[in-house]
Amino acid sequence: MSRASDRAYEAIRSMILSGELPAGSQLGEEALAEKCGVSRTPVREALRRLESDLLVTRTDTQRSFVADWSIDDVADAFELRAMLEGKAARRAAERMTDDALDRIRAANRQIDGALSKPGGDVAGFLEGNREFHTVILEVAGSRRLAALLGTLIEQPVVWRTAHHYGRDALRRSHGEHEELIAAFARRDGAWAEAIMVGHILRAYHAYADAHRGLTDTAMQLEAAE
Amino acid sequence: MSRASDRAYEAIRSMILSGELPAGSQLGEEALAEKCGVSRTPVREALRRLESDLLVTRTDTQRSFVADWSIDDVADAFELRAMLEGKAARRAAERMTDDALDRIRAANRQIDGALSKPGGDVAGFLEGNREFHTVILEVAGSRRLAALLGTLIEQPVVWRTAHHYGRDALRRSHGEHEELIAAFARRDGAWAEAIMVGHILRAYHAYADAHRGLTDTAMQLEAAE
DNA sequence: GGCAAAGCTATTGTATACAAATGTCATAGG
DNA sequence: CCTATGACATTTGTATACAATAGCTTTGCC
Repeated sequence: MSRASDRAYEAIRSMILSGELPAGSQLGEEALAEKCGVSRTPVREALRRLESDLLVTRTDTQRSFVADWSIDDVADAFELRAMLEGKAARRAAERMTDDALDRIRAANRQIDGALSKPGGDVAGFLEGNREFHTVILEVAGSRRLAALLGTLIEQPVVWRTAHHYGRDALRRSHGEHEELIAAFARRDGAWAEAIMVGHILRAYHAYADAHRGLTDTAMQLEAAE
Repeated sequence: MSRASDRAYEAIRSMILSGELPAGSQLGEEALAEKCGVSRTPVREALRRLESDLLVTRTDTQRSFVADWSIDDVADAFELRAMLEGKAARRAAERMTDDALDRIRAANRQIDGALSKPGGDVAGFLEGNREFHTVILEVAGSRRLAALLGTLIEQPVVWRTAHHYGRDALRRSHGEHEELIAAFARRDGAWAEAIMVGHILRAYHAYADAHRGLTDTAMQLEAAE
């Protein structure tokens, strides 16, 4: 992670996710290189990675821009993610070990702990959540499935979803995890898949509702001018 | 395609697919650069692309090797491909236009033509086959689905499958395409998905059978020494 | 005034040099 | 004989210079 190309990747990525670089902005290699304090070479590498993450698009003439995520794109991403994570959950249930089950339980305990804190520890929730899904993917034992999901899980929308969640929605998420654990403990692949698909799609609708709200607000603001 | 990095990508890729660079070979950037007649810079870029194609793996110390495809990896890839292409077929059926349907029919006519030639025009078959699946992916209208499948369809095993196919297997493939067309014409997503999944999985078993045959032969040769 | 072509600017692509990191081998010590 | 350590070779990472190309502006012609 201390390599210059990794730092450039993280820096550019966080600039996109934070909105500092809004959708549609052109990403000049030289400008980014200066911002990140590295030369163009690692920046180029970072841009290619971001492109394969679909956070960056390139025109036919090789110019890079921050990708524009329409609501349809988001729906598309969640739909695929539901399918792939559902598949991963099924495989994981069929191959579950006692050891991995313990790690999954520990991850969900961490989530519970984060939710019980006074302020509501969103970072702790996200970390536990990531561990939870990571272990499942590991147990599923498909390098390719992991690779495909890797391009879907860390996208801007997914990242922001937890911040749209209210506390009760996070609680419900924790409850669904408990159900998943029950399915894993019984090695019931079909059950695990069903719960996981529902889990992801509920997250999608939470995002879509919040997004609709934001859009409406923006429209009201425009109308008020 | 005339850019040096594209030439390097194609060159290295074909060296891997042809077996000139066997699985496990180390891929030194300098050596590849000389072979391809370009500098290390475009070779590095090509290697990253091949890595995301899973044709190349990198150790924790950043050294590149030709990826080793075990039979389990192959099964894994086909299983995922069946799921994703099945999904694509379902979406395509639900959104099918008359225009696209004509293109799909034309592609299958080309396949038919290739099969009717005396020698058995494998290249023509592959081209028609690619067009067939490409149009479906296009009509499915999911950039992300297309991106995910892109990393699965051009892999060594898939590429070689058609060469393992006998003439009758290719005929059967053509027949399944006809069934798919029928499902598309009726906009029946569930039917299209079912046929597509079967289509891909049959291709897998054709490959696996041929592979088993090859392995047995190799084992016999070893035993004969 | 509109359009086209030419030249200028901005941006990306490639090569090369050097720095950093990794792997290898030989040698010395236990 | 095995292991550890050091020097040396190999390989990858980064910076920079230069080349090629796309985009823009200006100017001249119709």
